[in-house]
Amino acid sequence: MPVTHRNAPAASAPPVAVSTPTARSTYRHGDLRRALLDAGIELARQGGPDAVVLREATRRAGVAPNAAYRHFANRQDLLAAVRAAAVAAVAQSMEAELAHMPATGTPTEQAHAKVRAVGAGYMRFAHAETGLFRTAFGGPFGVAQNPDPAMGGDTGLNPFQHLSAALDDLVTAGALPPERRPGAEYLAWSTVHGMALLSIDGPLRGTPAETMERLGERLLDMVARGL
Amino acid sequence: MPVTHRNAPAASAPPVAVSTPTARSTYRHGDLRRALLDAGIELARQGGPDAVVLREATRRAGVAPNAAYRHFANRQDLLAAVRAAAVAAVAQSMEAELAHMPATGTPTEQAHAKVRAVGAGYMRFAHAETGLFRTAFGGPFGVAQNPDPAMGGDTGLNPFQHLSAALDDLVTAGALPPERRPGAEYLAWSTVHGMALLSIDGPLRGTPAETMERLGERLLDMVARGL
DNA sequence: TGTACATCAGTGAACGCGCGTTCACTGATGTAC
DNA sequence: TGTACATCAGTGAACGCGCGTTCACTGATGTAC
Repeated sequence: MPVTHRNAPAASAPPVAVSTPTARSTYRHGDLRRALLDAGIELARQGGPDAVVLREATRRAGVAPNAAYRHFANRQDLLAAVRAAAVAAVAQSMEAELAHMPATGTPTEQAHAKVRAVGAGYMRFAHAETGLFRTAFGGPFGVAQNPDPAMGGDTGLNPFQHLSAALDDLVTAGALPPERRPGAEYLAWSTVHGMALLSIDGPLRGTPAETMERLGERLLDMVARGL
Repeated sequence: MPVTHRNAPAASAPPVAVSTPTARSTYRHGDLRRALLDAGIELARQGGPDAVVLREATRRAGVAPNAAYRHFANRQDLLAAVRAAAVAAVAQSMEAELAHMPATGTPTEQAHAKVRAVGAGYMRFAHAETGLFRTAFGGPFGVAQNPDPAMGGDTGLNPFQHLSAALDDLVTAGALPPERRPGAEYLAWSTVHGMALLSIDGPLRGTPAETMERLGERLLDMVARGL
């Protein structure tokens, strides 16, 4: 996502009487692309992907509706950028869990802890940031084969890559037979993805965070045992 | 879903020259509610819940847009009826699997087979009837506490009740410790729900049915082992 | 058996809504000379 | 250092779209007498 930051000086006072009704002091916006993207992310946070509406984003940026077309080809293009940001946020949530992992224990314990951290990061994010999660993974989405850096967290890995790495560790530690490794991502992901969605849209909606926490623990126990 | 079937005779020819442009021969429709519901189900089948559009349903029924308001309070009301039908269809898919279960084996084997049949019915339906599945379980949905008969299959049980019954059998057969029974629905459901959605919306989209079949088997193995 | 009448299912026209998108434009900015 | 100019980010107005929904209506149907 190469954004050309312009950083126009906001100090320059307009030479003539201000006739525009916007709060902006400069004619140019400065970084409208960023502003539209931020507005889009906020809309997604509150209402999911369908709430990412071009006109509303421009309204929030204090700009005419068609100004968006200088920075995004169309609504889909804006939504794609918002989605990339949401996926990156999921990756960051995983990384936050990984950072709190105890550094002690056998390699097997470490590997299991890593898988659990990845799963917990996924589910916690879904429960805490419903709208963004639905934007990232609630509708049609794929897995970037050529990893899109925009979807990575601070480590540059996207959520799928974090999961893959954790499962690889499980094999290395001898806790998962290599012949069962292929496709294991989809088994683990299914499990955690299902609970995430059930806690958003389904019968688990409105379940308090601590109850979800315990249920998530049990789910991850089940995966560890069953893989 | 108490529908008053009217079954108006279609034979009666109009006494005066036909002035209406519709293909209908009678002024009254006969069973417009059913026709709108069927149209809604077809729309859902093809495009999911968002495709259930009042005006389109009336168009397909050959009727003025506002005629729908004689039978449904509003769009939401129609959608709710379509959703109930979709949930019932999921239940029927489970029942089809249950019907093909081998009747041999120990009680434990039987109980495991039952859980697997329920899960397989869920996932097969999701893969085969994407639009209907998304209508039933792809958006906000709850579990009817007072079971809504409209959501049941031929046995009257809804999908959740089928799952619960299967897990109860597991306990009875001694294959699941009673203390782990509470909440087990949500663990099992999450797993299967996640794979269903991944195969519709996610990275598993477009995966051929037989590959999904094998992946589903592995998933159900994992659940059986992990529960 | 025939007739008057109440019911109410469907009609026809219209509404306001907010959306995405296109058009021709304007005027601030940075650059070449 | 000053000036002319090309660039292109944002403006203002407008479009067509299809939607859900409301209004006053009409006329086929079944029923009471």
